[in-house]
Amino acid sequence: MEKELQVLEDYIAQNNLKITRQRRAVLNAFAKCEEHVSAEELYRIVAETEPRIGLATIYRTLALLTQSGLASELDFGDGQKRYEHKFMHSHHDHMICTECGKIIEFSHPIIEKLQEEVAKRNGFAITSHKLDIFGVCGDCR
Amino acid sequence: MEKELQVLEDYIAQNNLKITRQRRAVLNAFAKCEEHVSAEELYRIVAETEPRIGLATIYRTLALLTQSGLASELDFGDGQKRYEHKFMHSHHDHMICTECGKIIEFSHPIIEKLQEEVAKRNGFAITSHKLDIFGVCGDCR
DNA sequence: GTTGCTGCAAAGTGTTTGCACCCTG
DNA sequence: CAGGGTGCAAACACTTTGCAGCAAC
Repeated sequence: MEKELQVLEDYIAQNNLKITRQRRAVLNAFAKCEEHVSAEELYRIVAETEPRIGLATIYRTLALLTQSGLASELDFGDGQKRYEHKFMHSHHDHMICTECGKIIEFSHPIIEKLQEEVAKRNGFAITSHKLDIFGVCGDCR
Repeated sequence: MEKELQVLEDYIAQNNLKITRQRRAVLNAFAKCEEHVSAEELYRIVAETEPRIGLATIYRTLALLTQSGLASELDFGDGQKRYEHKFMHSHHDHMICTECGKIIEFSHPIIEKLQEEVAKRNGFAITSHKLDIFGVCGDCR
């Protein structure tokens, strides 16, 4: 968390931006909150300590976090974006339970390697990828 | 295309629904149009031969096609759903060029198998999955 | 004291829905 | 001729933006 604040402050310093109470509050909430938050969820959390904050500020700050490399956007196709920690949280993919919404993270180096192979075979340079598996988790079966 | 109309008519017959000029027009356009159409795109195509059609009808018919198993919904995270042929078009994944928007389809049985493995290891029963690779295609490099 | 930031409300975007009329079966 | 289908417009859900006042540097 100290490191994250540092990353954000560096980014802010390098771009002639300002550190504000609200930005700190959002970062704080984001840092300690569960993975895969939506803007709305984060808004409710931040509002507990910062009741006058507007939803727009959450969106703007999340954009900032994404640009600074602290967060990454996720889209599980349910009509709203979600955000997860990127800082010190290495790449992984997701298994989403369609019953209870639980999300299991996993990573599989061999799958990644095979993707690289397919891409190369097609003259395609990968910048990112996402693999989402939908199904029913152990608890819901 | 004849077969697709048949599938749709069967589905319609089994569900007390009706075949209309508009539905035929949408299916027609969908059948001959390129992969990964958005509702808006399909609307413009259908409107050429059926100028009085409403966008809502496109959405409703696409839902129908999805339910009947002729189409499947895609979401590349750009804020709009896309649809592709499902009938006689086996499963595959997508490589999306972020420069020109081109989409390369591929399928990789070993990747699929590995996914099954990870799922099983987590007590997770897969119903579907999607793997999207983003990057730059050969033409754009 | 500049210049960027905030809250608010309004505008946007893609999609869905309510309703009166129309058409298929 | 009954019940589903259509077009239209309004409603929706999520996100972005314009603006006047506010606060960081």
